Amino acid sequence: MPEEKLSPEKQAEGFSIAREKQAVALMEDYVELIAELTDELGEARVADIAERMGVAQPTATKAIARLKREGLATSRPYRGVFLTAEGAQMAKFVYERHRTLVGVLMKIGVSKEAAEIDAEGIEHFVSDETLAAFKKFLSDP
Amino acid sequence: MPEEKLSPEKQAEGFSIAREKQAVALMEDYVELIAELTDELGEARVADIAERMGVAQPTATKAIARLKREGLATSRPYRGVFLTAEGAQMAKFVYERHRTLVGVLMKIGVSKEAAEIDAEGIEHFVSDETLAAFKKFLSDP
DNA sequence: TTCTAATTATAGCCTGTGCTATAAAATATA
DNA sequence: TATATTTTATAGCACAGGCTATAATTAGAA
Repeated sequence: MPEEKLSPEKQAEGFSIAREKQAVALMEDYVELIAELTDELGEARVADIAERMGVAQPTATKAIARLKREGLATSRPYRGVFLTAEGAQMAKFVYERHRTLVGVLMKIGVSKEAAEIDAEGIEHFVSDETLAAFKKFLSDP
Repeated sequence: MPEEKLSPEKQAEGFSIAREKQAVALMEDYVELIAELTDELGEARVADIAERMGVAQPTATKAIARLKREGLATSRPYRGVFLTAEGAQMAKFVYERHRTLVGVLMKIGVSKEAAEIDAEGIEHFVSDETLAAFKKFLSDP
């Protein structure tokens, strides 16, 4: 079964897009996690962020510095981390996309646990078009 | 609709797994591309690899050096690049996973073009369990 | 209040993946 | 064969994201 190939340009574009998305993926994860912790515990502390991300504390601190640089979060030294309006909006979007993706995977027959883990990696590469198709697929009988 | 959360440990594990997979993702892309070029053109040249990956030529050279270090490819200076048995096996697996994923996306209603582009980013994060579910979903009426 | 424990920040390192500029080798052409 | 062109390699830089070790600050206990 011969597959039609994409043009070299389209192919390179695909790789480029994937690389760009990789760059924002971590920021999305942190933002979502900060929203989650704020929700659960009332505040997002660096130590908790590091623990849930599975990284060392300085790694989390550095990531938070980047979030601040990019206007997604604020914080004062030795105090908790807070999302800006922009960060909160991103968190909401990311959360919903995550739930949608997990829903799709489970509907296809993937276990909840595997769906959650896979979604963590996959979600950042889902385009608007694909996300729309996922939502439609989920709402179908 | 309250969602059951994963434990902090499971959550951290998910992120860790995603990070690990990210590390092999690029290697998979290069290996698959080398197989593709060998198939189409009879050999895989650095210049073509760089063009199709959408990166500068030294970037491709460096990636190839890493493939060699990891036993996935071989090459002699100023000559083409060849996959080892291990590399060829990886290429086959990656190619089939890619086709499966594109098939699933299209079956769900995503256009071929978007499916190809999204798959480029998504495919590296599909676990064995999810891949099996995808195959089953594809073979269903 | 003072001292100890927990938390956060900082310094400095490594690796990976990009890049540009330039050198070296192979190929093609005069 | 000699020279020009193309291709590949190398050098060196930047940035992101890991890490450990250590300093600084805050919070809790004596």
